[in-house]
Amino acid sequence: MSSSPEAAPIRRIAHLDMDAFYASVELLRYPQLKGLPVVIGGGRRRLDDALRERYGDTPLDQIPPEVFPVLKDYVGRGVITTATYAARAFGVGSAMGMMKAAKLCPQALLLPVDFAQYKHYSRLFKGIITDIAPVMEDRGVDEVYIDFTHVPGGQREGGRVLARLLQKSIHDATGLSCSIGVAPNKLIAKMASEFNKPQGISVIYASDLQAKIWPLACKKVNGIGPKANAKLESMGIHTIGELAQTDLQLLLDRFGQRTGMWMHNAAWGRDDRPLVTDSEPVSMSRETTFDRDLHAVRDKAELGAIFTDLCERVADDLQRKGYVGKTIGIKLRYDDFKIATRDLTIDHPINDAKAIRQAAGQCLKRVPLDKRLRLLGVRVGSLQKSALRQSVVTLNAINTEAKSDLFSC
DNA sequence: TCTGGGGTCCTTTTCCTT
DNA sequence: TCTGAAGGAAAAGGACCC
Repeated sequence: MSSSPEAAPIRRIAHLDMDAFYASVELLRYPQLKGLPVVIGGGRRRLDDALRERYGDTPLDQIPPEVFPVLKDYVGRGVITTATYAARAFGVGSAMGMMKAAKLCPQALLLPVDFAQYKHYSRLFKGIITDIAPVMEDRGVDEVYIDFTHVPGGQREGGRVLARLLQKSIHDATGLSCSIGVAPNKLIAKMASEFNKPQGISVIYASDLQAKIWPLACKKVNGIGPKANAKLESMGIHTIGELAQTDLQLLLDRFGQRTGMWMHNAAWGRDDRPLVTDSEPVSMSRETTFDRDLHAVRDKAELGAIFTDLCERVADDLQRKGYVGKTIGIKLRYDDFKIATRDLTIDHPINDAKAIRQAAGQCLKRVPLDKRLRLLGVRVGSLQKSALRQSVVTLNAINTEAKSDLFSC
């Protein structure tokens, strides 16, 4: 046996977050908009098509900014998905209603969301990461966790060297920038990646907890949202440090066994969750907010058409991705923003639009329809991979003889 | 002219069975 | 037969995230 074994590598987990991802991807396509206030959101029509109609074969990057649609001309109920830093300077930000944003910055250019494009760049940068560091957890279109622990060079300077390599490789290949936090676990890495945005790298060690994490607001913890934060504040707990010093029993009493214990551990920087490198979807859904609130009786035909369309779109998603599910559910949002959901578990998993429509129709019968509706959604859960045989199971699977529902014409 | 869409996970309630 | 306890599954709601 060797008398001087190598020190065991310490766990180093990185969180990588693309900087203003959607906006940056749009600026690759329309570089002439750089530095201008731009918001992304709403709109169902491809902007390229609209611009081509007017400008024919002119390359997209040469179309003058003044012909792009602007926020003050927007009509509808959408929200801002994201905004460039120039637009944020006017107070415009994600999840803000378009109308409010238009008041703050009427001249902001408005680009529709183009998911296909973002997914393309998402695959691109993730491929670059896994070529270098193969253990990666996908956390959505613009975010990943990466295990640096056993990657060559992953321990150097606590992970900073590898983080720099990833940043440079991604930028060279895509022109996009990202921020990376490296820490002993996912919880701290996630917080660290926000420290120096954009293009930041933050390396945190367990010994940095009190100096760098405890001064932060509780809501910086991934998992403490507006509700939990408000409750903590009402208890006089504002920072993660204060949370750490709070009597555990008090947290258990106020938040329940599980959440209380989780909060306590989070405040002490404890998180041993492994990276999840492959996962299956649990549910798929489609929902839509109407241009105007609809009434179950007066607007029955319109609602029926929307309902059918949602079922067809979910069915299409399931079939394309190869899944069937046996819990069929609906979601309604009333004009007062109250939400109601109903679901129904059937004997055999399905992915057929008609069968989904029928099961969802049964759910619809159990929900009050006296108020006007703002949103309607259809969900299929308890998913499993579809075998060919399962995918053709249709109406027979549903244990009901009902042939119509409230939205049927 | 406030407040999208697509998810996951957790807690509580309800219903059914033993 | 009635009552209650206990436990599991399904349903409903809610919080949170990107």
